[in-house]
Amino acid sequence: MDLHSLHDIPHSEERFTGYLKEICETFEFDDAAYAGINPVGGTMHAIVTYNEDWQNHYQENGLHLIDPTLHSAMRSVAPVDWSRLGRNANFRKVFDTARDFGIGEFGMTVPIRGPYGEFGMLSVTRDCDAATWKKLKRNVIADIQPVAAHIHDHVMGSEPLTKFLHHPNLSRREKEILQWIAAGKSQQDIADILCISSRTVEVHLRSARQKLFALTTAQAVGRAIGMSIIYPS
Amino acid sequence: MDLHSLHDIPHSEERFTGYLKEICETFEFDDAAYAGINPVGGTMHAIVTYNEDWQNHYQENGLHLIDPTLHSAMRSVAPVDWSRLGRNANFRKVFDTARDFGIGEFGMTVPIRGPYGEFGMLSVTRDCDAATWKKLKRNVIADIQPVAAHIHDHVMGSEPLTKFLHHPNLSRREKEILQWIAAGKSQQDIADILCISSRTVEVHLRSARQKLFALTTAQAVGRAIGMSIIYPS
DNA sequence: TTAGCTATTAGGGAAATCCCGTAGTTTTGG
DNA sequence: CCAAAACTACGGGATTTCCCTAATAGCTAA
Repeated sequence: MDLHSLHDIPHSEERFTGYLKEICETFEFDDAAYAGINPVGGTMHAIVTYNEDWQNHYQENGLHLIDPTLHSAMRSVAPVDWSRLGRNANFRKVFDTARDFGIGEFGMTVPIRGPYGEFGMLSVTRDCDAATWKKLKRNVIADIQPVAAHIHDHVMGSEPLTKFLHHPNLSRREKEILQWIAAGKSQQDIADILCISSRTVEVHLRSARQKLFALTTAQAVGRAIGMSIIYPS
Repeated sequence: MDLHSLHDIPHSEERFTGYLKEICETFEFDDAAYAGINPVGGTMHAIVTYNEDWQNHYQENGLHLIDPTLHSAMRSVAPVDWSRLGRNANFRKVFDTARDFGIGEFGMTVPIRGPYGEFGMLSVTRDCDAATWKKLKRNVIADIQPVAAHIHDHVMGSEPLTKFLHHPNLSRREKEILQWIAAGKSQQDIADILCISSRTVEVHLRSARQKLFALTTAQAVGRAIGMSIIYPS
């Protein structure tokens, strides 16, 4: 996820806000926010319980570009506990202002990665002292990832395109050759490697493009990677 | 992850087996297995505590191709509880044989997805009755994902290439143009869209290829998608 | 002010890709 | 056994990509 994309994210989707509010009540958080992107459908989602003023401020000032909670989550497999982030200039810039809006600096952000490249982040926060946060964190740690996964599934599952996700039936040869293309080999290279004619390579690529509904081979590579049929290399 | 790839996975890496054994002791599992793939480095990993006979049987019979625990985990964000899988022909095929090797049909598989497209699965199993499994599952559910993430990080972090993972500094124009390439547009198309010369498009693509260390534009597309710089489209 | 980076543009031509169509052989699944 | 899919291969030629080389202008940070 490119953080620039977050600027274009649509306004909080109210139909899911209830879920986040329920989480806040259940786990005693003040606020929660979910941001998600589905590369296959090219869609983005946001759900936020924060008040309008903070939302506007955050967006207008492009705080997502420097927010260390987001940056860390993007590079992490596990949930990111804000209290473990360095209190550097960016952190201060975000959270000193947040305080004016009643938002504290204790929270956590849970990255969620799905099988088709979907990516989401669930952030939850509570304005409290360190000891309370430590206790709250321990109480919710068991549930936060399943909860995040649940929200993510719900949001992604609300997209028609995801439901339509049809796994194309590439032959083994087609996959193999497309993988070599992704590795930077030319058709002639691949022909030499596989001891076949370059015209045969061309035929397989054409077939693969058709099955992937791709106009070009580069597009086919991209789609196949997006569907985990082949891998970057 | 293409399940065919698992056939080529190297033998269990003994230097990490201790971790899995520790997990088995701590959480009272009989066996554990981790399989991971790092697309950027093109590497695969396996760590297994199962006995040699089952390992050989599993591999020789290509059971990974039909193992529903693997298939489900690949399509899931959350951990997959085996007891919730349908007892269909494939399940029976795997687990009726497993029983002969002392492996029960209660377990779970945790998918782990990293920020650079790394993917892993941690499977743990216990030969017991349903009630015991239900209790054990409840006991470990809080810790299983962090543990899986920990193992995954360790295995992936053991690769020199991962440490070298340098996020290339593509300019905005380079990203934009590469995204259009991934959308199937030709250089001339892109020039028309952006109201620039196709020779300019060509220059940006060359620069992008260089920054991504790619031999071809298709390879550059693949790598950029793998790094989430651009998206399939 | 200077250096580095980005964005823009072009010439000439070789190499590669792709289009469109065709066809034989082998393998696979019902 | 049979039909469909996969694998193999080709002709002819249009189109696109990419190589190599070169240059200017604007912006930003030191």
